[in-house]
Amino acid sequence: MIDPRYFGDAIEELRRALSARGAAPELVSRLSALSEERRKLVRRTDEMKAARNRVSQEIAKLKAAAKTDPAVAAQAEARVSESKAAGEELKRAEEDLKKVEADFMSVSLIVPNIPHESVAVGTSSSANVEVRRWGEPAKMDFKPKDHVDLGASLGILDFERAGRMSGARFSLYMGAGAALERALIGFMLDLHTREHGYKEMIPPFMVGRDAMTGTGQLPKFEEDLFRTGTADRELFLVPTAEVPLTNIYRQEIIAQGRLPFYFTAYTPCFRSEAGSYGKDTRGLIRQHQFQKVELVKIVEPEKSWDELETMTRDAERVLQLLGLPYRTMALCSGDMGFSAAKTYDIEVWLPGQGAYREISSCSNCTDFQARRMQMRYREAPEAKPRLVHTLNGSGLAVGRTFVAVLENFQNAEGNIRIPDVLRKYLDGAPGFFAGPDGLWLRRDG
RNA sequence: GGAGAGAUGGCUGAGCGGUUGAAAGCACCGGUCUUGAAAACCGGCAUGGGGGCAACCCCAUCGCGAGUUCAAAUCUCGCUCUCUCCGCCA
Repeated sequence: MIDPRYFGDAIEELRRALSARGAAPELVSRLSALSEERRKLVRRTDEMKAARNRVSQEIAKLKAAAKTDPAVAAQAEARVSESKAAGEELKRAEEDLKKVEADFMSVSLIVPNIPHESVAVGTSSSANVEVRRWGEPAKMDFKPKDHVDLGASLGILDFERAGRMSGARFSLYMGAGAALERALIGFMLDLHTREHGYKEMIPPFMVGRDAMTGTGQLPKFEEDLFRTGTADRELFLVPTAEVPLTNIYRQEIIAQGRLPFYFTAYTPCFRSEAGSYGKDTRGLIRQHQFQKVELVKIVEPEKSWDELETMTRDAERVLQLLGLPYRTMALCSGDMGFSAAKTYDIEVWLPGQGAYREISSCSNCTDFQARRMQMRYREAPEAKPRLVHTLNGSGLAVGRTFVAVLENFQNAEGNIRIPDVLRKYLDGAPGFFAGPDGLWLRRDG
């Protein structure tokens, strides 16, 4: 949710900012009208309630007096019927207010966050801005294979059998493939917890509607989620650990001195990928279930822009240590997610596609999610609560990192040179072979 | 799944349907005292919304949602969660 203060003098600024990201402009007018109407109705019902409360007090006094003076009893009865009549009108006004508040809320929840002033205006990824680049794609004197072919020849990926039990966009990692995926997870978690200061969490993989609404997946993007649960209990599979990690302190007032919070978690992620038919149908790139190590920060508002920079660097560090070439893009207004005020995408080089592909997305959501979940903090022991800022980033998408390792470190024979930083996770594991030039994943494994 | 108990402010814990936003204690903040600290004493200490230049005033909130009533923390119903015992289970 955006700050309702924008509905006053800043309404034109709001309209401009939201149109830059393709939000319907009439939403703003609608919201400001509902806000005004709500204010009027609140005033009216509050006045009526104040009057009712006053009369109730009088009745209490009259009834007490009637014990010694029976003549007052009639007076009390008169006030009761008076108040009863006023109650009908109040009831109607309260119903009107309730309806307006519900409308206001439902519109508020589908308005996206306001882009930061540094975000380029644009409608598609072509307007994204490259901010830096690291590493050189390796020169290969053979035609690089993509990870699907490599995975098949190495015997570590099976899409057909996964499809037989679960349908399209599912995968089965086997043997050394499963071990490599797990090694990547361990490496990422160790790096973020030991060197970057994040606290490791294992959150629920299913969450309720409120949590999903808090981070912004609901109500607008329900079709992207897997809904599950039992007959009397609705649950959604998490599309990213951002949801449970960001929701940890929802509806709390965080005590002074406890911020910032840095959280990391490995979770599977589940996405319906509705509307992506025909896109990335081959391989691991776009799956209904994939593995990810997520980074979440909960910070003071003044610090969130610096925190976005360091979080993005934390994610980039994974690629640097693995030796994978990448570039970092600042997304334009039209390419950002719903809750983000600013987003950096990190794109890794994939020789199999001859292209840079997204492997991490790091966003500052400012107070947008915090307002939805009423997550606040105190600057000082007696200070008024303030909304926190929330950030999230992939650190990294594990499946896509797996793809990058296979494709970037393949040789002409289709064997994979394992990055040295993964050795301690894989030395001695079945299917891996140590040579004088390092550890290899070989096809006879 | 069966049987029972409970949910009140940061915590503990009172609360005959009528100034109870809520006693008391702890914690916390400010002050007095002290060389300093502790102790003692004094004062303060919820959140959201609406109004006002302001002092301040009003409304709502005692797990959540309905209901009864002139009036609900207090009565009724539904839901959620927690705890104890039994069963099942990684």
